[in-house]
Amino acid sequence: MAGNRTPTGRKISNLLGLAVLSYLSQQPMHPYALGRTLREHGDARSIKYNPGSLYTVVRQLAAGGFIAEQETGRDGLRPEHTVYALTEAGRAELHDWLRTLLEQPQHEYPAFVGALAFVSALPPAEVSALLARRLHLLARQRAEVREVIDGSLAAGVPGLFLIEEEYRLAQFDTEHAFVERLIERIADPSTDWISVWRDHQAAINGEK
Amino acid sequence: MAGNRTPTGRKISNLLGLAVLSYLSQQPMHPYALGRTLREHGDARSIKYNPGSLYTVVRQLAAGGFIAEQETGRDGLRPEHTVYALTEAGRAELHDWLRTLLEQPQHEYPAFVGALAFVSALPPAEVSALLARRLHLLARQRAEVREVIDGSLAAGVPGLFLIEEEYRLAQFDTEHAFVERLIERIADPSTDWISVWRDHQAAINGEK
DNA sequence: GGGGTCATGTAATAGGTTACATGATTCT
DNA sequence: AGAATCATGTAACCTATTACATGACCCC
Repeated sequence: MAGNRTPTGRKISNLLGLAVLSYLSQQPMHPYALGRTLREHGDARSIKYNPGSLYTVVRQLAAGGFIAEQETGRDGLRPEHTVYALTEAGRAELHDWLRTLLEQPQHEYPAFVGALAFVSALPPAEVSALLARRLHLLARQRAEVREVIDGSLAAGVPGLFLIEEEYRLAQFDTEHAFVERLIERIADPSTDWISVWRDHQAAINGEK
Repeated sequence: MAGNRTPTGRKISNLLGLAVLSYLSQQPMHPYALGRTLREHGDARSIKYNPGSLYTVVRQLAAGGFIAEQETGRDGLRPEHTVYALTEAGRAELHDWLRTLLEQPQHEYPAFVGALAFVSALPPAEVSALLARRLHLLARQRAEVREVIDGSLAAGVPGLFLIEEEYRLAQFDTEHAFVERLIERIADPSTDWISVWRDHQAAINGEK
């Protein structure tokens, strides 16, 4: 009962920990190598990577008994490093964590949603212009993801390891279509938006 | 030059600050009232609300000169409270912040994306089962959002203030379709997934 | 007139990010 | 042989979350 769970919700919350458990399930490694793998393997596009956080997470995982110090090694005259290995508890945790993440949608708070909630603080014409510019940037990012996928496939990476990128692609498309439609609706006089918007702007700027 | 920007990137980063600036652009308020508004107005579905964080953010905004202590009031014999008002700098910050958020897509890290990146750590049959269950949960959440929208419209809230919820709806639909398709692809023998998956599982569990 | 919930906020703690440090290789 | 970059990690700081505190109001 003295906990393999952090006070906050479920166990360790930083998803970097999931990556660490997964890599260690294949072979023992030291933290720096974990970070390199994360970058080279492209998983840093899916999980926020930050060297300092990695060491924090490794310490947390070790404290929880999910990974264990295996040996202290050294390559050439490079600094010494501590190699960690997955424990049985760690393997169980990896599986349990993944199960939860795959099964249960999490309520999250993307920045764009927060911005949309307060969009009426800006005048409609300006919002339309900003959104139009967003469309371009979205298209560019989408193209980058596309390139990552195609490049990886060409380099022989199996599609199984590119599912996240395809998911991102789908999301980009949806957002693009939504924003396009939103721009239209802002201009559409058959919605009541324009008048509501004007009133709201008056409430903000008018009285003073 | 001594900063209206936090060390970390751009200004204040917690989106709760955006909500505070927006509310204060309509009228001065004290922190507790800000929190109540956030909940009642439903914006807590778009921006993560936590009472402790609210006070932190208010302090940050005050330190940045974006809001200013206006008076200290009291309702009945309830505890005293400090009323804050938006400053001119605060109004500018609100607009600038919103512009950035609307124009520039942010790279974010949803939990599901992280999970997808490591999905091959579980056996395919289990993944399919988990994803099937996810479909149900997604449908339920989608229905809840739908109800929020319909209920609000029926209560007279203009559509302009429900854009975030519609965006969420679109995202739910995309994710649902993607997961459905993903389940099919896992079962589809014409992809190379099954064999790749088996090899990967062997690499994880086999040698030991 | 006592028990719950609301109003208002503070303090302690844990988590995450930035900045820095040091020596080894590699490149030109 | 000097500059740049890689390898490896530590430490300080900032942010955010949880937990707690205190007194009103309200209800029966």
